[in-house]
Amino acid sequence: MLQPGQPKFRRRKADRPDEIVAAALEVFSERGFAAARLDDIAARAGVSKGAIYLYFATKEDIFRAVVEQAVAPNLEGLQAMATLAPSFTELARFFAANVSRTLADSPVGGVARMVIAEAGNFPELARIWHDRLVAPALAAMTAAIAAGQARGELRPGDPRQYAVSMIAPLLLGVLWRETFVPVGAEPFDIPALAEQHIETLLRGMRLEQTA
Amino acid sequence: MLQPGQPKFRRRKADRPDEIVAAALEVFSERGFAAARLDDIAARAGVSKGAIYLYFATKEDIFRAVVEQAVAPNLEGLQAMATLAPSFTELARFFAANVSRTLADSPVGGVARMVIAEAGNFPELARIWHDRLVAPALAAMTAAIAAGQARGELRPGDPRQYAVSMIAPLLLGVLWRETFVPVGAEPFDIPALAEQHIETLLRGMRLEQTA
Amino acid sequence: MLQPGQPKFRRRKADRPDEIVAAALEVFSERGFAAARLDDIAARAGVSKGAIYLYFATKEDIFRAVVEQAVAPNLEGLQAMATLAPSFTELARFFAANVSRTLADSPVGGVARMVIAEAGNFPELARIWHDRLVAPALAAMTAAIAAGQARGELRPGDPRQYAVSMIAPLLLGVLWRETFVPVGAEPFDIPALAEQHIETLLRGMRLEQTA
Amino acid sequence: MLQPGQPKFRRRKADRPDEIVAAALEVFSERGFAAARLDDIAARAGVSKGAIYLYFATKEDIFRAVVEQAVAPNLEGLQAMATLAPSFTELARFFAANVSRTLADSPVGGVARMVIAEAGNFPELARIWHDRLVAPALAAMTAAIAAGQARGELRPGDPRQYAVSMIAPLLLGVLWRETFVPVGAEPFDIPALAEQHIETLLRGMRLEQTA
DNA sequence: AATGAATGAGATTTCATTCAT
DNA sequence: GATGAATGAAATCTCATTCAT
Repeated sequence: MLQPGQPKFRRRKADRPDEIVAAALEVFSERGFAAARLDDIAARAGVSKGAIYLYFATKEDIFRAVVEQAVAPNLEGLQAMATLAPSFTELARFFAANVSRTLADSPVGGVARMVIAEAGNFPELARIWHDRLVAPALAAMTAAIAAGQARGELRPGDPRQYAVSMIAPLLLGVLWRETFVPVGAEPFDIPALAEQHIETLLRGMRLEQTA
Repeated sequence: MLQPGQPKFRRRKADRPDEIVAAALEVFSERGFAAARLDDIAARAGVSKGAIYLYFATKEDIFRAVVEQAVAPNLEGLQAMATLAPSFTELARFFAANVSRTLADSPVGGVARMVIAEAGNFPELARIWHDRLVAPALAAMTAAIAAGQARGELRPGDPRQYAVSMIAPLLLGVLWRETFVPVGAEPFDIPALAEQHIETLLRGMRLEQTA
Repeated sequence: MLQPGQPKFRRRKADRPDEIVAAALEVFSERGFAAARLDDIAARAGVSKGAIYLYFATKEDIFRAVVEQAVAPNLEGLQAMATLAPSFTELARFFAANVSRTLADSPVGGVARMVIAEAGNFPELARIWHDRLVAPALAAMTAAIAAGQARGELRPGDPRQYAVSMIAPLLLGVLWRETFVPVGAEPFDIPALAEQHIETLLRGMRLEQTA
Repeated sequence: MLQPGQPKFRRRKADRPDEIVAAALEVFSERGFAAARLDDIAARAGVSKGAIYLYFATKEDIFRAVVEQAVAPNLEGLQAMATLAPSFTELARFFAANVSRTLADSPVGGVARMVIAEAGNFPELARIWHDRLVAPALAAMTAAIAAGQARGELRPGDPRQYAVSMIAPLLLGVLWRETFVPVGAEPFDIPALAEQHIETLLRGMRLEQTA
């Protein structure tokens, strides 16, 4: 399709939607849905405002694409975690090491903030995030905990609540970074936080003290 | 609601600002700042749109009042917690029981969601929340943990990270209620979650296993 | 009517309309009709906004009262000028001395500016000013000039145009004061301007050079 | 006016600002700044209200553009007058003939009325008019008169006041047309008025009676 | 396919006027 | 009579969306 005489740097049409979504992620992330302006998204994507409408029917559609697109990459880590599971201890340590790194580096924190912010206006997006990412992750963790309990590795107790206990500090770390660090708050070292948290929690969850 | 014979005006200067702030809390909480319409706030407060401008100069001012007003009542619980502190174990259990109840019942969760959502557009509000509520709470908890470590009650480790470990599930519970429960997610029993979490964490944090 | 026990400084009801008109003159004069706020007029008159509506039905009515009220006092000087008239030279000098002083000291300049400004929106006020003040004044001056011509005192020429020649610098002086002096322009000494102007014009209008 | 088959949009970026300023001149001229409605300006310019904001940030900006734009064309006549100046008599006659015609035909009268009307609300515009148009014109005339006096052509006296004597009837004629003619007043033939006025004044200003 | 000028519905804000007190 | 809180009809301004080019 690409003519030989064409400039090398001409962007391919196929890339446009992704570029727009990437630009939109930035702008939505900074301003929120309603305060984000199509002009800004267009400018940041390096296209005209009209061009956006060649790929997306409405501003809401762009938002949907941004949120949905942030779901996919995180599912893989989830799968990985679910398959491997010799002991809960190992799973928890894998979680602390790998998930915390992913969270710290990916834009998922910004998207999570957007989902939280716009849940009232876009319930279907909250539902997508819940059904496709959050609930499965929580369910996988819950199942692993229940298995650990059945196996006699872990103390009794509500496994879903244990799952929340494990995950929550990571969420807090990410939201902290998005919300308070920009106004001068001391940031958290998310991987370090995750490691200390998980080790402490493991001590509290396991039946025998065999660290 | 309005009886036919009722007067068109009511004169209630003293009550109006609070009524407007209460109505605004609801609407901002549901829609976010930008998507909230003055019409809705006015209607929910039972006043005309113009009346709002007798008490607040701009929409932003209303938002500020809502967010700032939600800081104050939570400070008291904080003070209570800081004064009593015979052992960290007791403090943690008091925290699990009382703070979780407050969070579960007050609108602070909705406001927290707004602060997270609008931190980019209203950094000064994020700063107020951080400086007046979140940072002091975190600092108080951190200090109590450090004291417990000095006393030989608690294991070594970064006390600020321990504080996050303690608080995070409460935040998650509140955001979960605001974000995912409305779209059908299973809610959490926040007090129960808090209790199990704190007991587990205490087991992992204390040096001797004297529950 | 006045009870002995009442405070001495209680303003009499009869004065209220005049006080309102006086305050309105100031505010209209500074801002123009549309930009003047009833709140400001009320505050400057020392009454409540509602009280204004006890005396005037609408904002326009206040404006009308202001403009009409400024017509009356100037009519007297006009009468005086018309009755005395031994020679045009004397009339012109009387005019230069007295009218210029009146113009310089009274608020008529501000009202003139308002009439000019709002003629499009209040044609009936322009008509009132024209019919009751400006046209009679111009007609009186025109008649005096025509008489001077008939008497052989003055050169031939359109007497109405001569009348404009005489009056115009006074108007310019007043508008200059209202318009440009507040932004830093050098003011004019209106009486001095009037005197030099009238003397020069007289030299040009009279048939014999008998100053 | 709009033919049914015509396209809804026209793309005329280059022409739009001038069309809008021209329409705004009419509307501001008729109603004054505050009473002019953006709707009217848009309708008269044949564009939508929104289109105005592609070219001007606020209503005040449109007003500024109107007022400033009316300064430029008049400066040329001023230059012409200043350069030629063999004798004051000739300059005065040139002034009477040419300036009066310009004033009578251009919209400068309406703009002058606006400047007078809104000086209180837009002091910077009054300043622009003063500094860029009125003061230079007055200074040029004053200088020419002083030169005539130095040359022995003209009588002594304050040359700035003489300048006002010369100019004032033109201003009055223009304001008369804008203010009182619409409500039925007899108009003035401005060029004729100017001619008679200048000739009379010249007779009174010159030292020797060599008409 | 791409542009960006233009639209128009809708939002915030103002303020003359009303009316319970 | 007097007050000033409250109303509600505008007015300005914004911006997602359209469409001639």
